[in-house]
Amino acid sequence: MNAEQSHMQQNTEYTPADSPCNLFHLRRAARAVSRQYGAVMKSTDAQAPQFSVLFILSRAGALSITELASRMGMDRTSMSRNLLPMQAHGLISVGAEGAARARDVSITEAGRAALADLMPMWRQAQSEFVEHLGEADTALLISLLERVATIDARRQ
Amino acid sequence: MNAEQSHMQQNTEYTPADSPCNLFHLRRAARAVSRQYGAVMKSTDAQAPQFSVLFILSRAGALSITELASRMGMDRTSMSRNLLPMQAHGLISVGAEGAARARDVSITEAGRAALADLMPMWRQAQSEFVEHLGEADTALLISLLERVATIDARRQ
DNA sequence: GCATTATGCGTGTATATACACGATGTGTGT
DNA sequence: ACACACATCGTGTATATACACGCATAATGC
Repeated sequence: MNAEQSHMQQNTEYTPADSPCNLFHLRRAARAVSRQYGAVMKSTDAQAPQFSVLFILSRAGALSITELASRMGMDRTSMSRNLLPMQAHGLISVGAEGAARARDVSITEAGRAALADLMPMWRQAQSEFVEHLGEADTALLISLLERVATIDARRQ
Repeated sequence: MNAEQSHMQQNTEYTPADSPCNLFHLRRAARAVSRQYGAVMKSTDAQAPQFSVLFILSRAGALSITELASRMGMDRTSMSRNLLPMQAHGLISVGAEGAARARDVSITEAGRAALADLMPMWRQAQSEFVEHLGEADTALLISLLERVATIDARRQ
């Protein structure tokens, strides 16, 4: 089950990191694309989840923290923590506990403005991605990732 | 470019999060699979990157921090930080600066033992993943992710 | 009415990730 | 020898992510 580990390797001429681990490939790709989007959308403080939160809230209106976390396939407590800097920056408002101890999260005017500023950069990042992978393969990848995301349907 | 946001939504009966953002899908899937692998491999403290580091070091021998980060498609400073808990737990040893200020990272005996303990759990997690997505689609996904990871080839 | 269950949240703790900036060591050209 | 480029690393700061645990409120059963 091996054959080439014995005598030497030295040539650091691009190791394609042939890891057999599916998680490794997922996380590595997520890191790479996070850097790519971050480089394009670097005007604001944060990038990845904050954009999605603003985007979702701008369309859905007020949501509870749990519902927001569920829509993003994220642990509830992670979402809670992610909302803190956004709240500090005035992008969202987290109401006091309302019915059933639920705290409604909603986008502020500043949040809408920030989202409007981010949109062109986001489109640029999206374009770069599609140029890199191709339209058909991008669609294929997304459909696979949607199925992958349901592997954790039990939790959350 | 919209049609269904006006009057109400209420039914929280599983929103498939039809985000148009490629990064969103990548990160969401990575989160879900991270949780899945983490649930299976929860015996040790950390999961995702530590396993990969141990796996790579066990096959490649000693590597510099920069080389290790490059093989994992990760920022060098992130790798530095990730190595700290592993070093504290005795899984790896980070030698003092050698030639050209490079610090050699190598796996310890305890690290090899931890890796050996992790392997069966990792195989279990891999099996669950392949069962969920299917063998053909798993291979297809991985090949796509390998191409995606090169979007950031300039940096690192 | 009261115990039980279900739902929604926060905190403590730990790891993961990256950028900006600076420090140090190594070689190379003149 | 010296200046300058280059490679390697660490730190400060900020965000992202999850699990274990506990608390409070709402709904339900008797």
